[in-house]
Amino acid sequence: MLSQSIEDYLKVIYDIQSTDGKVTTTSLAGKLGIAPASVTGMLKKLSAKKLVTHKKYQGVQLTESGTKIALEVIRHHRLIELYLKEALGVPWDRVHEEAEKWEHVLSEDIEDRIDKFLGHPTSDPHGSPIPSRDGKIIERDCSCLADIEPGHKAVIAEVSDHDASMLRYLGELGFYPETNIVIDSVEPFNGPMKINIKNKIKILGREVARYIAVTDVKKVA
Amino acid sequence: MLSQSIEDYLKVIYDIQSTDGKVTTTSLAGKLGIAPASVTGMLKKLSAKKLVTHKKYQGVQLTESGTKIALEVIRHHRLIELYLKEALGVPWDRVHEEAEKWEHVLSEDIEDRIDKFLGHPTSDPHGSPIPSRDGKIIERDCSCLADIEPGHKAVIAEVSDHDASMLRYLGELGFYPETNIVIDSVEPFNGPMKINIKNKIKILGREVARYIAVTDVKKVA
DNA sequence: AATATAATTTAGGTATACCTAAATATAAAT
DNA sequence: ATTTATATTTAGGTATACCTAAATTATATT
Repeated sequence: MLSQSIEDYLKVIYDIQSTDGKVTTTSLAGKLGIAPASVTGMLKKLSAKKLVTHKKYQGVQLTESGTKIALEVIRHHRLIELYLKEALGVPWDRVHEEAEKWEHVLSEDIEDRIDKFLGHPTSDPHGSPIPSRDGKIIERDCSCLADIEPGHKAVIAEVSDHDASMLRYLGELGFYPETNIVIDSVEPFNGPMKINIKNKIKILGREVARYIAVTDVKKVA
Repeated sequence: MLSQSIEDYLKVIYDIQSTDGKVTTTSLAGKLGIAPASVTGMLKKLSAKKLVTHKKYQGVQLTESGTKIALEVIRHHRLIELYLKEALGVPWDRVHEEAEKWEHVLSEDIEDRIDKFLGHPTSDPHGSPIPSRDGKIIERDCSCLADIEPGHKAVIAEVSDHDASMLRYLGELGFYPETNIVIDSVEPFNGPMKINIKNKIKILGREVARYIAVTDVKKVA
């Protein structure tokens, strides 16, 4: 059995790896809220367990077995998030925090039961894909909402869960995954966007738009 | 925040206190699967935190605040056991093991949602009472099934969850809480009992019967 | 009451996972 | 190419929660 700490490291390494590409000691330390020196120590341990490859001063990469475990933890996390929302009505801005704890205590048996209850779902409440039991994950290629130009429509794919209050805010505005939107206008100098959701115009700051990923971007007819 | 270990100690201290009365270092060590010397160390810590009173060589007792926390952990444990059974169909011989892990990661919010989902239940799948949110627990006074004499009827109150395989066995025989039974005969020399459950005669060893508590014992008319 | 047995505590040690401060290596700026 | 700044690692230290072996206290037996 791997410790909760190790599971957390692997999860975050996977996350950074698939976002920024390179995983550095500092980026890990930042996301985990741990001192860089402590991260170095843990990377040695992960390396000794063949979960990552680590050359001094050169960052880390997940090995095959490290990836497998990372995806298991991510699967747990996202299944739990969706389960809490669907089965217990927990609002989407609180599921992440709970899942952070639950992901480490979920047995395979309960995982399967939750998966079945939810009808073998493929994405969590924020639109992030749920890896399959055998460690396959479908990463859609998305665009950043902040970069979409006026006169285009799109579908919200994913909303970052890094800030609960931002999720609450976006929920109030109706920015949920799978929602159709039209970008009406975009103000210059990193200014706000006018976005049409269900025939209502919403004003969204560009900073916030950075945390929303969209797909199916097309010019409006 | 208290550690998982501390929560486990308090829970087990409560359990022994309400069963055997006196809580000794050895009894704790036994139930927790920890060396007695280690228990001594932890008891010092619990004492420093005013969760127990501990005089050297004299065992421990929960303080008021220790009792409060113990009951919270027990409430978590038992709510989760029942939830796993009701919501996810987990068989009663497996819920204990899962709850041992989950009880430490349950937030007040989720606790309340589960409690509501279950309709504010008062006992878990094994018949143990669930403490209320404000720390009240109704301990019924039960008799041990092994001590009931022939010609008496009774109602199963509680079945010990200490051994999963025993629970599975008792489940197959139909020994669930709230079930009406009649003791038809009892063999001498610690011999087996003939018990009538739903008009079927079951033979139950006296050793196993020690782990079943009953209420409403009455002479059969 | 003295002795043997059992329970408990003390002493010293381990693994995990973190910390700060200092040293060293890499990358960026001049 | 040298200096400066940043990133990373090493060194030494802390808290938690466990361990074994030895010492001590309490309890039971004779």
